[in-house]
Amino acid sequence: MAYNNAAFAALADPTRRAVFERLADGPRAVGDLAEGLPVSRPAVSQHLKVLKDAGLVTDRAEGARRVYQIDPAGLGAMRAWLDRFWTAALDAFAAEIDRQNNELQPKPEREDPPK
Amino acid sequence: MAYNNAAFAALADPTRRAVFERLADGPRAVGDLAEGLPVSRPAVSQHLKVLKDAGLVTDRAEGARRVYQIDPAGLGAMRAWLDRFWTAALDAFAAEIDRQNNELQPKPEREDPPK
DNA sequence: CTCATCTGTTAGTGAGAGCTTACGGTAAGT
DNA sequence: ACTTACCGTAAGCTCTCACTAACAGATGAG
Repeated sequence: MAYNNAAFAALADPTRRAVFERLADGPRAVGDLAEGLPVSRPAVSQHLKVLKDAGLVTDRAEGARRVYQIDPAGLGAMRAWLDRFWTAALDAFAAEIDRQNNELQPKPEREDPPK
Repeated sequence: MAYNNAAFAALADPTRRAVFERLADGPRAVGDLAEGLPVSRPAVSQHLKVLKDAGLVTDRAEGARRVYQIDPAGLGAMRAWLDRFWTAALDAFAAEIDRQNNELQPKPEREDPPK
């Protein structure tokens, strides 16, 4: 349950979001990712470590280079959490609308007379 | 596009996540939320401000108290972004699998590597 | 009007995150 | 074996963020 924290924290940083979005097009190496980003290559490497610890990407050695790739499992877990939360929030929202409607309808109850 | 940044950054903090999850059950006041959380009431108030600026919650004055409530729109926008990103990542993932198969088995047209 | 309750805001502090530079290690090419 | 290319990690610095304490505003009850 708490592993979502790492995923959200990982995607919170704009630079890390940029790295992650670049990986959406396909697997890429570290230097390739750093090229075009306003940060140095070691910074990208650190960001990739965070993304990897969060379960959002996987890395594989391809010769001297190291290719990173999005892990659909981690992204799927995040999506599942958001979906579950989404339905709960919608239910609570609908219930609140009903509650307000019942409250606005003047019943034989004396608690909150409208000004 | 960049407003997602605020949403992700807002949900990155564990305390803010706790506040947000408590609001999933229904609208609540500030003091009610602070009760049971390991932080002071002003801290909760600040977190609610961040969540409000991120478009994740809405506030309404109810007498002297201030009731906060989850904004389905903000949560929906976040979900939409994640869904769009989800499909793109899946497509790239499948394409990568195909590419690897073709690379490992260049000569035969069979896409059935028994390995 | 006065007092109590509830809340938002500000100032200040301490911890943590992100960046760069420098270094060490591994793989391919000459 | 030497050189080049690519990458991860450690040290150091800066700066943002989350928290508490104290203050200011608004509402309801008496």
